[in-house]
Amino acid sequence: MWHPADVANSPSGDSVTDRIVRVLETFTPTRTVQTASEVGRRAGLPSSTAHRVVSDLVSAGLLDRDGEGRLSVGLRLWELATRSSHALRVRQAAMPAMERVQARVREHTQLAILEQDEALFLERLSDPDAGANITRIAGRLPLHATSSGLVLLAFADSDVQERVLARPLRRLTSATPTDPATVRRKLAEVRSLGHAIAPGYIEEVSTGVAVPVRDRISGATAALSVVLPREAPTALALEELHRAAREVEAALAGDS
Amino acid sequence: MWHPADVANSPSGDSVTDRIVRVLETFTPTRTVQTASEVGRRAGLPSSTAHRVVSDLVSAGLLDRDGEGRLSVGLRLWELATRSSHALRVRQAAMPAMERVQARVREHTQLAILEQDEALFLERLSDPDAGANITRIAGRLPLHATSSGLVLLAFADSDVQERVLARPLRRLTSATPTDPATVRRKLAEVRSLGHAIAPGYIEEVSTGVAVPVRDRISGATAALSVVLPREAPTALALEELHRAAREVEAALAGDS
DNA sequence: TGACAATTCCCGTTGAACGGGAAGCGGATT
DNA sequence: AATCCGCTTCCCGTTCAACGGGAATTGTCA
Repeated sequence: MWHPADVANSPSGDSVTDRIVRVLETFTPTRTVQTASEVGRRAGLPSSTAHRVVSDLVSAGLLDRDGEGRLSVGLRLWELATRSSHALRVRQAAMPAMERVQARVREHTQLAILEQDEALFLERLSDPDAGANITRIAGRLPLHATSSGLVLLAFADSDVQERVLARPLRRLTSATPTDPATVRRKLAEVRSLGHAIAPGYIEEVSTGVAVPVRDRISGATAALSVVLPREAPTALALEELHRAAREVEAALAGDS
Repeated sequence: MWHPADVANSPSGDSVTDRIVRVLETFTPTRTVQTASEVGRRAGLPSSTAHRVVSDLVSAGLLDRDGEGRLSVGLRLWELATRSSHALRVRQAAMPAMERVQARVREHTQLAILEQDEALFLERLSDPDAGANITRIAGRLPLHATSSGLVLLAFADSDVQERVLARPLRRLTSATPTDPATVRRKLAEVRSLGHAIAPGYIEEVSTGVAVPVRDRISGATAALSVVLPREAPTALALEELHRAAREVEAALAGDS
């Protein structure tokens, strides 16, 4: 039998594999291109080692090197990950429903899942005329500060809830709830209403509304959300989201 | 002692990095979940080695192990790749335009780039009511047999064109052009018209239409395409695609 | 119960990875 | 043109992590 509890958390373990991940992690959304020396410096590797490792990764296709010798994460990596990752089936199943929501509520429509006690955003459709939005695809946000996160947390296992509430709750705006008791009340409300509304929790000027995509058990496999201007009415978005969630549930039940 | 006869297939170039890629490659869209032994067999690794490597990859987050010990490609890999890959900026820039096309032409709207002499599809929006379509996100198709591919090839460097045309051209349907001369004529036509139409090249029942997203130089950074039923009129789709392509070009020129 | 496959553990061997150092290569500054 | 500086490549002796055979363990199916 497999116990998920014993996920070995080795703090200083460095194998070749770990180093590869560390190198890949030096590439961030804002810094997608750099030199091998830069990578080495950031990953804490001696120069000659960094160059060797980087050149290995390039020849394996995990990094790309452009004409000027600049590095970026390789497309092959994206291919491998996108072809096969389990969670992306959810994304596939949700896309048509998200497009419909986005066509009716021309703001930001998002799909998130619970990943390591954070909300991980799998997809986002944005109207060009809608306001800015810090959510990024493949980006993460804290559970207590987003409508998606609240939905995911409300229907998550109680040990996840306890773990999240035990940690300090980061304040992103003046409206972000940072008191565990407040969040607990909010979660109960989400469970009874079936959706979450987060006015100004991440950005003062916007309100997030989210609904769960439920599975057969008690949990939520994902959260669908819309980000609106702070004072906009939420009724239409909620209606569309609920319908979309049911569509996604049906689509997920459809395939094995 | 070492008996080479025992080892069925031992690829020569093997560093740790190469092996990791080989292991990841054993996961395909149709086979996203398997056991460590299965992976080892497919990657040509001894059982004990396979188990160790797999367990390393799991603890690094590149593979995920579910409750039953089944393996799949890890979400962390997707995160790393999606946050940073250079080519995905194109996808980001193209999404709003693709959504608009999809809203008007309710079929399949796709985005592809030229990657290692094949068309690599970065994104696909599909209407639930539209027919099936073999194109998959992160999937590849031959350049000569798809409208996207023809567009990409028509505006590619001539050495790419020669390389592709020198190889045998795979026949996917009875309509697929497999004669280099025919394809050459087709490419010239694409260049003069500014778009490609591929009736029944990949599937008998459908027609692909594609336009290039041009860059400052002579090439095409990407191709936008729509897949329609074989006999459907293509005028609307082409009009929308051309408009969308101009939008994407503007968006790409907008950011650095 | 026995056969088979997946997995885990052990352990001696070895060669691949390591990283210091030096040298080559531009580009910028003086 | 001389010098500095940072990125990169090559060389090479050292070492330890990866390797993989083998045996033991567990789970599964017939």
